[in-house]
Amino acid sequence: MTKKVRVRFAPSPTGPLHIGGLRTALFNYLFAKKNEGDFIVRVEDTDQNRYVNGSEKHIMDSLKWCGIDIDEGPENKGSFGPYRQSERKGFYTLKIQELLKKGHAYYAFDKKEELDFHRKDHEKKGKTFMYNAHNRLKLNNSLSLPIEDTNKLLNSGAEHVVRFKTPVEKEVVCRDELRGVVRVSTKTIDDKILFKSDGMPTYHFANVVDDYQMEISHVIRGEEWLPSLPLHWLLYDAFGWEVRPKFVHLPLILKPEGKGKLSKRDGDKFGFPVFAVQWKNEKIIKGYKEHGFLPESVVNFLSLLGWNPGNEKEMFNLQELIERFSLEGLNKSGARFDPEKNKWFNHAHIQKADNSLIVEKIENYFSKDLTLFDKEKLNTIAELIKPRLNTLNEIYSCASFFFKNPNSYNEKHFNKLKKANFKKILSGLIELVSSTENLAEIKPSFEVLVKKNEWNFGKVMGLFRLSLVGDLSGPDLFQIASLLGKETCVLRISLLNEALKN
RNA sequence: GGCCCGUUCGUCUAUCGGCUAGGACGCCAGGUUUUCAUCCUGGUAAGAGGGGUUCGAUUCCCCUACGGGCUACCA
Repeated sequence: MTKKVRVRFAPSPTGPLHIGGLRTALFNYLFAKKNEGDFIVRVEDTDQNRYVNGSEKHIMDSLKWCGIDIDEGPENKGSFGPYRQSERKGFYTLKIQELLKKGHAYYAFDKKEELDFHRKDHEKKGKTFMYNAHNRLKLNNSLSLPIEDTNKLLNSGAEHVVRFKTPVEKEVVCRDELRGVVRVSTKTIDDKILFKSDGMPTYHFANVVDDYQMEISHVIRGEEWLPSLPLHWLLYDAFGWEVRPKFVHLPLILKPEGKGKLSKRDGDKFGFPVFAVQWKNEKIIKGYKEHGFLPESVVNFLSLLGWNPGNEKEMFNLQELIERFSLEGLNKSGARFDPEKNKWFNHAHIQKADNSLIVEKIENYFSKDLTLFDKEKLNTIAELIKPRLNTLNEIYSCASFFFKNPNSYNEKHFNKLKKANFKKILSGLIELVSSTENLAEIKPSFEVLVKKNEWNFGKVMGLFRLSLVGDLSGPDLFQIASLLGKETCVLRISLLNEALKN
């Protein structure tokens, strides 16, 4: 029998969740659901200095918006809780004692300034200072001090940390499921702090202890953790735990242009969202939701950043992604975030979405101006503007002329048409519209009118369109006219006539 | 600087030693349309460089270059 798949998403509540983290959560979720396993959220709030209020909520809201359901987490109780590390201090204290007793960890009393001095001093000489086997006996810790001194310091409440006693000159052979075996000499690993002086564990320690206790089967996390994999591997050894989770380090999401990985600040800078939902702090930063993206398009786009289904299909909803997902399809190299393709995915998903989604938005935007429109007409409008939408937010500008008379005319076209024989054409149009019973079938008589007067078809259409829409773009003009109705059309043509006179 | 990871069109990617290197976004051209957009058709464009291994390397190995990550009492 194989062990049940249990994966965890372990965000640190130090700010909003950006798409890098969201994508990590998504892959964990897809993997869990594909394998009928559990998706766990564990909040890694061990850094009290960087803790940001509202961050945990933003993380949860973001996951929820994307449709990522949590099996176990702070608000979804499971039998491995608590799911906030700040509430798990008891476990860590117990476990660090175990390591201390086994001789795999030791107390260190060095002041931060002293270590900084060593680091700077080494740097000056072109060397790198490491708190490791080579140096630890020269420093201030329970390995270098006599036992009585250590006890005295401890009893007097002297500030201290607990460090990992990295094995001397050993090759750590660890394994990443994507990259295979990774070999690192312990000579390059320093004695990492496991317990901070404020009594909280560091990431490395809490993470390993929790993953073990929560029976995590696969650790799927960002590539930035790959360098600390050997340390985590060694920690399992130190505890004598033979079963470790499988480790998968996801390639990073890179900035659209320039260097480095995508960061939380990039959203503002480039004019595209990097959060699922808006983040409210001193100022409000909009997310995909507020920019008018569909969650399924964001999920779809994100899923294809660093993963592929193995065929040429690109459009997926969450359920299809779950069915398709596999670790085999994961990529090893970083993926650059492309806002253009992101937009295209949203356009494509809007085309697949139900019209009611658009109708609902229209009803919200134009609630005061809806009197002339029934459900059927609204549905037609939705149908007409749908292909033009890249985001839901564009619904307003795409649909507004159905409900409001143009308050301005496109200047360029307006000036051009001013030179045309507009007076005659416009009065002809008014006459035609007024005398037509069914505007939807006005086209033939329209063509007759143009031919009879030897007008330029395009120019007449331009005037007609400018009067109804205010611009020379938009859906089929006769359909617009038909939806607006005789009265509104006549009114708008007259309005343009007035405007052109001045 | 040290350590680790990576490298196919501008971008996301397919290829598990047989390649005329495929798809998507973008861009360009044509078509449909009363306009713009959509849509359709076509085009553009790539295996970093150098060594091996092999009948044959984009694919396997090594070196170099480049890119990325880590190098905190942050995660």
